[in-house]
Amino acid sequence: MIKITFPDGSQREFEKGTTAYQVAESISPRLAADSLAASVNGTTVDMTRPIEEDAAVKFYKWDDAEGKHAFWHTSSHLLAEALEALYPGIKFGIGPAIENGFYYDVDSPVPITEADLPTIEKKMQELARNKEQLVRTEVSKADALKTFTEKNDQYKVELIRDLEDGTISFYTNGAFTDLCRGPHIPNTGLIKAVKLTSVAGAYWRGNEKNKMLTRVYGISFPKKSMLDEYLVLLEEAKKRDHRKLGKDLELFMFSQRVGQGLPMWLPKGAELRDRLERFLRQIQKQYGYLQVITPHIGNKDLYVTSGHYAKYGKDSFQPIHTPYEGEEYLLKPMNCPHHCEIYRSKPRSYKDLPIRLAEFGTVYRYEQSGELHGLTRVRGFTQDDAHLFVRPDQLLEEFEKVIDIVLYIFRTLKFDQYTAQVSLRDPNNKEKYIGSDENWEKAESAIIKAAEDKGLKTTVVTGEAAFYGPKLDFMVKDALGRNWQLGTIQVDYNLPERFDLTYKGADDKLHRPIMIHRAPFGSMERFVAVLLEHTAGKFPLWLAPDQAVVLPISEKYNDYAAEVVDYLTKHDVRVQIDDRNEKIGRKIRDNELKRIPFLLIVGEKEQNERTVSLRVQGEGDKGSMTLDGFCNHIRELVDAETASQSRA
RNA sequence: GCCGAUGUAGCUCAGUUGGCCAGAGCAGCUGAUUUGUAAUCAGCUGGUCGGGGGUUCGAAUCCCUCCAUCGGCUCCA
Repeated sequence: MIKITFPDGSQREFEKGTTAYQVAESISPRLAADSLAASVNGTTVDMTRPIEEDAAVKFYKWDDAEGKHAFWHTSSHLLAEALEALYPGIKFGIGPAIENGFYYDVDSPVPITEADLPTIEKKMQELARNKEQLVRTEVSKADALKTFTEKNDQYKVELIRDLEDGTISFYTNGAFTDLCRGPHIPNTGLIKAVKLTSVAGAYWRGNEKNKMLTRVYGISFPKKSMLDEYLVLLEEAKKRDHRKLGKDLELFMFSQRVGQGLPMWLPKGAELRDRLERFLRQIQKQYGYLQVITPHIGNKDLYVTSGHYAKYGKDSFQPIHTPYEGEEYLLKPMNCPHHCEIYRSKPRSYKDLPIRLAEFGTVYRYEQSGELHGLTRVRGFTQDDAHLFVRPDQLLEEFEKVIDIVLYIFRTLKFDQYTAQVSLRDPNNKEKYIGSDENWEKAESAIIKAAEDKGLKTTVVTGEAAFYGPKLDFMVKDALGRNWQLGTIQVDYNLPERFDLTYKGADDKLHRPIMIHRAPFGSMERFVAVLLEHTAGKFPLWLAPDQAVVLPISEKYNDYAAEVVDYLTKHDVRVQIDDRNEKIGRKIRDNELKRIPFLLIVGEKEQNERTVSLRVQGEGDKGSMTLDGFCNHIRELVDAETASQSRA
């Protein structure tokens, strides 16, 4: 007999070799049916694996990440089975579960295109209906190699060569056998809905020197209705795509003639961006930041000094062809070296520190053409950058203050769900990083403590630090539950060293300041993109390029409408007029679609009473209001939206 | 950069197998209408069919090449 311990601490005895499925069944058939995988002593295994010793057991269902993972992993095997049936001679790379579904990399004798996906889907559904068991067999390395050499599947052979003998297992579903560690769900019949979403090229083992395989992406669910919900979500995401909204709302554009990856901000977008910049500038002023402005180009020597040139190579910089007497100039890919020079411009005392230099600095980076994407990956963008030069004893406090600014921004813009990632160096690989152990330890503990003090939900990842120092990155969840990486705060010991930055201490000796790089938005472009997708273009009132539009019922009331516009403009309301010769229904429709928060309808009644009839975007008619009443209303709403400013 | 797909009017899209001056809706312009809470009616304007080259009596349609966009891969200071 073996003793099984459950998550609630209770224990029961079972016969040795009992499977997790049987254990679940003994509790309730429902639990057994819903469980997709199990945790046995901390290892995730198949429900059908016999348990051979005393164990702590936990069951994973669809709602657990591990459950989904097993489900999608099995789905990828089902996909492979279907592909092998449809494309004889096809060779398989890897087929894992991913965050949202699964994929399989294949080397197919005939090309697979999007048009083939429905056929493959159908085949998968057909196979799933057979409720094929996922059968695990453990094999020796020699046998494994033999199997796949005979099958002529060179990718699997390559994978097996790297594996240790005694750890190798196969899984078989139907006619398909795959090299796989597992775990899997008990049978393919649980997969009730499958959708293959796309095909794409992917290098074998992620190395661009290798052959490019075809990657088939898909997602699957235990219920048909869940797939439908997912498809609705995809539709919604498509509607919120910032590239589409940016065009529809006339916020920004690209021009082939200007160049790819070089966004241009249209009047309404520029206004929005300007409002965001003013908002940040204001809070930074409260926190003692000093605004600076530096040029868009820099002498090559600047980047040689900073070390960026050596590290990233000349191909990563965008040169400009100005032969200023043989000197070489480069478009700036970051603002830090310029700011270091500003720091150096005069001797600094320990009493001067911290010095916080801020700039909305436009930088240019050579991004590969295939990598460009809307406003989120571009070749020219503006960072909401700042560099803090601090004494070691100020590091923690300054770091915490930067976190305050980031959280203040999230609060004001209603990013209610966010997490932070602490990136530390890999302690086994210290030579990859520069700076003394002492400094690293100080900086890492400062970041961890600051995050703790601020009550952040953090994950700690070792080995992800920049070579010059540890960092803290913020991820926000948008209204559709998608994660976006925004702000970043980084500690840097490298640049102060390279630029020989110093300050005179109380001891009359020269000391080295520490630098903090930070950009709460990340970049204006990326932030606006995320904000667009988060809000679906319905910006908060304080940010909306147009807050209201006046709609005269007919041309007879255009004069009164113009008066209203005049009055509201004088009272700081951003308001437009729609005096087209159209019926009121048409004007309402068009302006609703432009996502203008307030529609002010004026006709005979309003003109006589000196009022407006208020209609709220997405909500409908709210009745009439005096002009002052509306001004107060809008002011109250804006105050409420920005109330967190006073709390910051 | 690599694999695959796409590129027709300001926008969204038709135009299957090469064949009469390349179409529609919306937008724009002109006129009529003077409108009360999500599309009034009529007329008109607008296109080197992404660029270049080729095949052909004839190319938006077939071929080559370049560019851009989209989905991925790789990369991301």
